[in-house]
Amino acid sequence: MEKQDKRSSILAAAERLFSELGYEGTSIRLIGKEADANLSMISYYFGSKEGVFLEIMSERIKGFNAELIRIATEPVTAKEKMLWIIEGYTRRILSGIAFHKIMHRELTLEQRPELSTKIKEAIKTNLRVIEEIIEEGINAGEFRQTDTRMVISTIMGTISHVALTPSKLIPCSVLDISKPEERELISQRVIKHLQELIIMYLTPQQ
Amino acid sequence: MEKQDKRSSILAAAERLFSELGYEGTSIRLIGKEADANLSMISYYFGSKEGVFLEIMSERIKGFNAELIRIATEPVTAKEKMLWIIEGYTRRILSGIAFHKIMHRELTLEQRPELSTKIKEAIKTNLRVIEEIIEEGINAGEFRQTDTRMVISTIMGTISHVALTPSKLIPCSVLDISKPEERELISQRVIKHLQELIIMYLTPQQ
DNA sequence: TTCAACCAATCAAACGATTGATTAGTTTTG
DNA sequence: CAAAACTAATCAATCGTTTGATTGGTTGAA
Repeated sequence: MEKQDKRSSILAAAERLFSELGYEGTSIRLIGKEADANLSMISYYFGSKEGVFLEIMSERIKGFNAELIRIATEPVTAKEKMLWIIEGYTRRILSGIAFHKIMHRELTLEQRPELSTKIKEAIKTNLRVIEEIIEEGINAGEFRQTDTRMVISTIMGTISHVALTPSKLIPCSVLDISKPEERELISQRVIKHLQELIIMYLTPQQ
Repeated sequence: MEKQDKRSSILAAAERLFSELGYEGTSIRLIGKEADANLSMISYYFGSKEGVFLEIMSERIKGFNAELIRIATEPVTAKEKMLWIIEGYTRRILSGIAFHKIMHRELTLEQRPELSTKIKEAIKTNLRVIEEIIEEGINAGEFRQTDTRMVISTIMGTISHVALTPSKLIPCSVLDISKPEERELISQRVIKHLQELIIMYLTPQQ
């Protein structure tokens, strides 16, 4: 048995339960049960219930900004950057829906300040990066003059909406977002729609 | 003092607390305290904590579909119907953000089946209505052939994103969505952006 | 080599606090 | 007076956390 087996199984179980039941809805007893670990292991490894929560978030938040900044500094047109960002953002969120659910809930509730502050700063950075790309495109005459913040809200809102809304309801009549192979189809559909929509909106006619 | 003063103050306090703290995060003691009512008044009027929750939702869900159907049956073009829907939906959600937060959380959590089923059916009806309007526009040659579901996801997602995301982060650099007069400015901004975006996307060039 | 010391990992049990709910009784009102 | 509105006290259950003991393995000195 490899080292820290319990530690990682606690993290795995907690991430699943937090996304399914919410923070308050998930008890450390249930986490321990699902992870097949004694409940005191949670305090042992992570200090507290909130410690588990923080750990899950911190692990994931990191690479998020890195990818965006990589795209932003690439030597291509603003249009190509936007296409790239839409694809990257969609894939990232749709491949980790459980995590996105948790993050979104934490962001709208704002109950654990240490955590929501961390998330907000990460998002703020991302926002600035996309904003600069769009304004770069506007200044280069590549894009029309538009409401930049609202364009970003549309991109993020659309992806988030598909990710968070029960699949039976919204995205595709038959497809189920929880199945990996069908999720790929949904990803492609969201990416195609958003790329068309945003480019058509940002690019001047003719 | 009017009749059922406690009853309505319980409802008001509960709606606020549920939206701020979530369902599990809100205790019936806190509801009673904020409503200046004994905690047993909650069981007295609503049977249980979940009863309060159900009552809050049922009160609001009703008029939602009615407005949509009224718009759908109006004798105007599909384009005008879409403009109308965007304005109506935006105003409705942004003027009741607390309620929208609760509904959204309940929809993504899906823990109280009686409630989430009710919400899902209401949304499903709304979806069908909008879908039919868009397809009506497509068949009339008024709109391009597009991914209808994704267009709807963009409309709902954008509005929801502005409503749910902490105002310091997303919509407008200075404006705060919690202040009524500034909320009107945000509403107008969202409506203008979405109407331009959707019509430009749906309407064939030239 | 052997035995004591030490280690992180794990466990059952229990802590006090808080949860949603109920009771039995009191006040208010028509 | 009787029904409705309201209250204080209390219920069992569950919450997050802490405790003290036990395990198996590694280390260090005799």
